[in-house]
Amino acid sequence: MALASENLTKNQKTVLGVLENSSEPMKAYTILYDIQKKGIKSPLQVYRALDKLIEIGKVHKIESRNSYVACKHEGCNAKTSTSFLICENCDNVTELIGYNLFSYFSKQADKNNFKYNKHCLEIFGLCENCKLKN
Amino acid sequence: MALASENLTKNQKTVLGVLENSSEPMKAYTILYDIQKKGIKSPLQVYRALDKLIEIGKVHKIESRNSYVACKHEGCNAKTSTSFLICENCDNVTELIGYNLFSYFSKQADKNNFKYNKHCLEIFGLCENCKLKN
DNA sequence: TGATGTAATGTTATAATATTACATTTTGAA
DNA sequence: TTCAAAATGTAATATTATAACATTACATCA
Repeated sequence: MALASENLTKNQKTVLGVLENSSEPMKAYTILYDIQKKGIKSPLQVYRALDKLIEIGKVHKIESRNSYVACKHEGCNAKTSTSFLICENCDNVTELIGYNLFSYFSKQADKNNFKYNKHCLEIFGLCENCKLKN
Repeated sequence: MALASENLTKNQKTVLGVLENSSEPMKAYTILYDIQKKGIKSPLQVYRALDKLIEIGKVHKIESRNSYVACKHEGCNAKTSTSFLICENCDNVTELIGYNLFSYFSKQADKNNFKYNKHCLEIFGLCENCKLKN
């Protein structure tokens, strides 16, 4: 089986490329403006590419900001669940990985007789750099 | 000092009332349609009321759904941070409370040299009722 | 070859969510 | 009472996302 990223279509590669070159999360319409010269003209083309990239785990959505980031982890398993540290000062985003979050949330859910399936977690504060400056 | 809810204005009380009577989170425009007979005519009136209600902790926003819920906890301290269990079957929402989440997330952030300030957590799965049915 | 199915694409229009700008009114504290 | 702050009303617009439908690309296999 080939890597999912090898099967990407032109539009998907273009959108992923823009996100990978960005140091911050990007909004769908910002992506669109950035790549109009590459033949992508409509929002839908961007959203469709994003949908697919999210589905295969190459991109994650940051719900509280309606923004999208490329995943830096090889073979990231966060296809459905995501956990981020988001700097309120510089908008830098770090993805939390690890199964401990999964098991912790499962336990929290159990206490409420709730069956855990997936989650999204967004933690806001100051990243290392901005902590020093402030 | 009076309870914050005693100081609510007419619009704020109207919006809060609709949310408190709903068994599910509501979207801003759904709220608007529901209360147009009560003299609220424009989206902005709803959004302003929501902003205030969120500020004082009587309402929380569910980021992943662009929806709003009335808080059921007397004197809820979740003015900034929120944690929810969201049923994917019936859309029922339960708020997680307790300081343990705060301390857990602070620790997770510390590991990444990140200064925790607040968070939003949304856990998806099946509520007790829907677990039994499925 | 060419018929067929499926996924992706292109394009236009529109839906859904949220904010800006500005004029006016209400409220409450000095 | 007066003044400033907060809340309101209204229209317009910005931002985010999807619906609808026609077309194209490409693999499969009879």
